[in-house]
Amino acid sequence: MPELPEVETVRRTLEKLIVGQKIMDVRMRYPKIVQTDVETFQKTLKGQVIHTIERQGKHLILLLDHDALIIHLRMEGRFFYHPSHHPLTKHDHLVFELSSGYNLIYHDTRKFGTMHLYDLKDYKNQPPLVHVGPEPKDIEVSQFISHVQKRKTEIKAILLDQHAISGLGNIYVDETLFRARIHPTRLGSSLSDQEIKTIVFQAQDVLEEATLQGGTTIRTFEPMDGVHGRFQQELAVHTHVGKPCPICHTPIIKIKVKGRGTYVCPTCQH
DNA sequence: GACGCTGTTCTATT
DNA sequence: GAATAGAACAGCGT
Repeated sequence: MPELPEVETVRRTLEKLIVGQKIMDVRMRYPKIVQTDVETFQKTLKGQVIHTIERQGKHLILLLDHDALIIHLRMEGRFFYHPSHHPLTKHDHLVFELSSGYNLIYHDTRKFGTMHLYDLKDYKNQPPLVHVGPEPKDIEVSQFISHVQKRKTEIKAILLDQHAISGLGNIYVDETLFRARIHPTRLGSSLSDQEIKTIVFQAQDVLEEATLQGGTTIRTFEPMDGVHGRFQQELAVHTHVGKPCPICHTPIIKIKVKGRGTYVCPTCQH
């Protein structure tokens, strides 16, 4: 659910709240979120100051004195920022006690989120970041064209794969392909240079617009406590089954592509 | 109560 | 290697 625009919204919110603060302690109620040795994680974080918050694709990166904390929210991960006496709830899994007296709480209903901790010197060369490709705005288009044309799998699957292009998830792939008028089941090898260029351009556009709107709030996701995305008002096809296509008014249909719910206009997309 | 579906990524298998 | 299926997990609707 959190794709690039949602993660960027979280990044901006966190930046205002926690940059400059020291991590006094870390409490782990569900340690499996942490992919690094649990004791090392706790010891290493304690006492470090949070200097900068970056983002790469859908990953958040907290840059500390000596280390980088890489966070992936997966589907339902989110942060709360509460005074230390605020009671914890069922799915509050990690608590970062900060120097302001507030706690940064990692909350994740489905426990799919991950955190990795690496030395500042080499976090970019380690999983999970080592395999994350450039975002649509930074992509080398000619390289991307040859990558796509080599692959005999659906374009939707290629766009969801974070290796060659990063930041897109189920929502924004559907919106990108609708704007590009390309059917999600088209094989990479069947697409022309121009069609792939259009896809990249539309992806840049849709991500930029969505980021400006604070992301998309559907199902249970909200970027942070009390912060709601507004982009769901702009969705053309995603979740719009049965509603008229904004271009031709044909009802939007829902199909399955590689097991993923996929929304298309059967008239506009070829 | 059982089952399918939800979205993202990693791992194992072909 | 490329493509695919399955697993990690909780909750909601049927």
